[in-house]
Amino acid sequence: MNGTNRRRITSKELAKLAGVSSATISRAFSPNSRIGSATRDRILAVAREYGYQPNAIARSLNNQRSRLVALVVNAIGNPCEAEEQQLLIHRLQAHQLLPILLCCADHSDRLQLMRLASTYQVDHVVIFSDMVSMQDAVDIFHTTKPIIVSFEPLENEDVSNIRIDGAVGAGEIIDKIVSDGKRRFAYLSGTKSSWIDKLRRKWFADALARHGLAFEAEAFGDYSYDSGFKEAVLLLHRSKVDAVICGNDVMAIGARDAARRVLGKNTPGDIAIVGQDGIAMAAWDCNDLTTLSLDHVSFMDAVVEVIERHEAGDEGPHSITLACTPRWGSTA
Amino acid sequence: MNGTNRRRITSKELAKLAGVSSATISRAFSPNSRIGSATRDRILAVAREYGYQPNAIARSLNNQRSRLVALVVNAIGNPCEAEEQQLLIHRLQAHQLLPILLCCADHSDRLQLMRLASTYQVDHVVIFSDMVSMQDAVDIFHTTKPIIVSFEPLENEDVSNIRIDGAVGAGEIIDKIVSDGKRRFAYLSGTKSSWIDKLRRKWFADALARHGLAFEAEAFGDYSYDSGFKEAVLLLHRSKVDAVICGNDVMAIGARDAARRVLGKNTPGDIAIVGQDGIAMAAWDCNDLTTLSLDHVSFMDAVVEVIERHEAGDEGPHSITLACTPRWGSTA
DNA sequence: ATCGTTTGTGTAATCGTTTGCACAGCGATA
DNA sequence: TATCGCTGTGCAAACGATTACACAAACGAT
Repeated sequence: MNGTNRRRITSKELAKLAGVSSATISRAFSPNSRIGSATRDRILAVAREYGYQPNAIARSLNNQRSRLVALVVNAIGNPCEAEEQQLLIHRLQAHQLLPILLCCADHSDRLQLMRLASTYQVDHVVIFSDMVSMQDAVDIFHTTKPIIVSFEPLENEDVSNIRIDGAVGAGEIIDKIVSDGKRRFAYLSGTKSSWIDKLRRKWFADALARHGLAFEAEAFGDYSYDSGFKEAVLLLHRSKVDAVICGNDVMAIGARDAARRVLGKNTPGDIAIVGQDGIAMAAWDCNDLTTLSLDHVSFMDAVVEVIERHEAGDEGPHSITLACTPRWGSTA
Repeated sequence: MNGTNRRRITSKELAKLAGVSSATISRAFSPNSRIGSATRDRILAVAREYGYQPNAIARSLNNQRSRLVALVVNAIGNPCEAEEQQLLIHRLQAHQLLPILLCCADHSDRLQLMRLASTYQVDHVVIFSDMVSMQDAVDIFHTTKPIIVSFEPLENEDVSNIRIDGAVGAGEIIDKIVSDGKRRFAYLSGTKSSWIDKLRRKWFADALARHGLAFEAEAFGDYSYDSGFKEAVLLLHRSKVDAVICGNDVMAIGARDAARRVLGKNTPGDIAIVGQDGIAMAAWDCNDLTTLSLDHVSFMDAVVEVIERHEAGDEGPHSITLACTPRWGSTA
């Protein structure tokens, strides 16, 4: 009530005020506990009056459950991750779970940070970052089975994971581009070190192989627009490719801009450009990107489904596979 | 060490293993405590062997400091907020503070969520959302002085805030557009209910007034690309404006696309379009937006500066004002 | 040899909840 | 009336750390 009150009132103090014991206070706030409904109502009224709320830290210590979830991501800056995170956070909130966001560019910082979060006894861990090795994750959160978002079957069988498979969708996209007459393909990677990126590349490489083709040129960026732009300029200057598959949508937009602005080439006529992720921006009129898209809603539904099962005590491990589908735009 | 170990070891157990008391274990992990360096080294070695880390929940309960920070935002989906959040989270991590992200579309959910976070005894609260009334914030986090990001001097003098002022920058932009010969202005609002949006509009309205002009048309969106596109179509059909000031950059891009695609009008010749925020995307070649831009780095530096002072025990209130500056693109 | 100071360690209280156990009251059943 | 079961409440022990206090040992100075 009184906003200038500095200290928070405790259950013991409230107990005195309500003329009951602190145990009864606790029961008034626990849904299925043996307590007279008159007592409960009275306690809740007094609690409201004095602004009492049970201390979640103390409760967590007692319960051995913090209702905190650690989310390990590379960067919120990437619109794909931002869209997914927002969906996930909303869903977590519906379960009264609070997200702690760990986002980090540097690798050793990331491990440090994961260790820090693990001291908060998080109930769940979701790892979106392909920069974290599964062994590190399991070691650091050794009391919490992590949920890994991966792109291939995991070697460690004891970890729940969401697997994303774009092989079929990539095939459809390659088929279309080849049937449009393109033959000379390049792959513009998101990063050099990420195994996710290697796998994404493989989906397309395999599809090309079925047409007797292979990537003629390669380049490495960092998933950013600027790197997409810059690497595309270099790439298109040094080799005469007529189709570029990019590691994500943002880089694809950069590459498209580079082709148009620096090389004077238009899509899809002069050159085909393909993204990956299916971010909202890809569908904007100014972009209208052809991209290998993942449905973020079902993706996050899957993550939450695994969390729900873990909450219910069934630690699995659970594994869910999702397929990517093409979004057809005017760039390929 | 052993990744399959289910339960976490406690300081008391480690004490037994190391042949000391649990108090000594605690001291081994506290930087400035009286402990023999030989003992500390031995304890740290044993701790590493058994994978012991002090339990942050228990420590928080004892310390009365959780090292958690609640960030209240509207939506991560907005690239502006995403860029800012990422900067802020990185800086928090350097201070060993962990962010809890509260993001919510619905208003009552938001209050509910803020109440939930407050039970975790967060050490700091940063409110980015213009949908939260300051009184609600102060009431809910009554033991933690919140930091409010605002666009005008606060009526409640007891709250630290970061104030953002774009009056001068908006004036420069209007001057330029008027000197280019435009006279008929529209304002495309981000939301109907937000006081931030009203203030942003006022910066431009005041600047127009100095030229003896006023907004001829208004429309309301929801800060999204789609709403920018749709409202711009309606707006441009019903009135003959030659300049549109938008509530944020994303809507401006939508409006630009609408003008170009549906109305066949080009920027800046046929129509001037201006955004607000200064997100990275505004500078992309395909957008090259003229926008009233806020330097996100100094913005987040300011937030962290206030947090640092609060950490140091000086609860202020502190107030920092930042100015917006134009980014000149090819849309106005 | 004595005193004072410093250093290192243990004991026990504390932080604010939750929950198993005990028990009192009370209505129903035999 | 004695017994049983059920309900509502209090007592006290966790949960896992931190820290004020006490004290013993070590050391230097007199």
